[in-house]
Amino acid sequence: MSKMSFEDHHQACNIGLGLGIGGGGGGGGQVKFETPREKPGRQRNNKPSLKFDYDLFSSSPSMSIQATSRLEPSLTLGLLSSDESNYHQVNKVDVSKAASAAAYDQDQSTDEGVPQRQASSPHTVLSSFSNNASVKRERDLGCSEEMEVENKVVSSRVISDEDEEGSGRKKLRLTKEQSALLEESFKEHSTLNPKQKQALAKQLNLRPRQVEVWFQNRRARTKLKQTEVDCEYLKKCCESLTDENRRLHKELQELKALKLAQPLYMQLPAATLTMCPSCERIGNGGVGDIQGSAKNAFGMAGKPHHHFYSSFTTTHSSAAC
DNA sequence: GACACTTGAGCGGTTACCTCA
DNA sequence: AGTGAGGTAACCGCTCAAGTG
Repeated sequence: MSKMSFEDHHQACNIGLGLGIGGGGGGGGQVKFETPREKPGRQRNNKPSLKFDYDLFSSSPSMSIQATSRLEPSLTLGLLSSDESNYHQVNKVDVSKAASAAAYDQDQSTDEGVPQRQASSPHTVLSSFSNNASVKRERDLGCSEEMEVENKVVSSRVISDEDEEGSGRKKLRLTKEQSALLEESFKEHSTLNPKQKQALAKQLNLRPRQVEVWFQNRRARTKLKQTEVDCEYLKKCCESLTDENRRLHKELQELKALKLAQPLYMQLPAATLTMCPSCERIGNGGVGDIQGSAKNAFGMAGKPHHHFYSSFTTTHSSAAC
């Protein structure tokens, strides 16, 4: 993730902060769909851009931040390759896994549009496991057959994962090569369509579910980091504006005090006044100009030092301008 | 060995779409 | 043809726990 400098942020601070919110329905983010509709009815609708309007500072100076999605992952959905449908068989009679497999089986049937259930499998017993969690759980656990085939040739990573069935689950650690490839892929697109997922999984000798989980985690952690960066930046913005606000308040107080002191000022001998060399108002216009200058000074919140104020407080009029 | 951090994975919730009665 | 319910898929956030330095 690229870090913006404070200056860069400042440029963007007027204020188009992207919080990098992306994603689908669940988390409240937004997903942009860009792929051809390979499978009608599976893609999700474009939703309107999610915008956050922050009114960070209720007191002046106020600041409204409209954050539009900087991170707009695209979700592309397509037909599953036939490979994935091979995950439906469950060879081991492990209740949770079988249940999961059953769910996964349903999953695949749906995806392929062709029923592929194995009536004799333990799934039938557990067919009531139809809730999302079960379905999901099983996409990762119930795909032993293909993996077993693959494992004959492949990475020990997957093998070790499968080996854990029965005993406690051992955590998979991706190899550097696998991580690198996933990273590379993530840079290209932060979401995968089923085909991409399948291809990547095959290339990495991982299960599609593992690739999917990796991408999910990656998106979440990217978003988290971006949020941290944005928070840090907003904090700096806030501090900066608070300082500015404090400074302006102080200046205002001083100007008010001066305004109260104006009668006294008016009694001062002209010799004590100084003239602004750039506009020469006092010199040319006399008292009237002085008043005009004073009025100008008090009227301009942004440039309070001009003419009157500065010349009153210092004998070096040139420094005032 | 204790500890903090990283990271793969599980779970529950949300949303959109599809099918069917 | 329109509609609501149920199912499914994909995503997210939160969380846990194994692995690592």
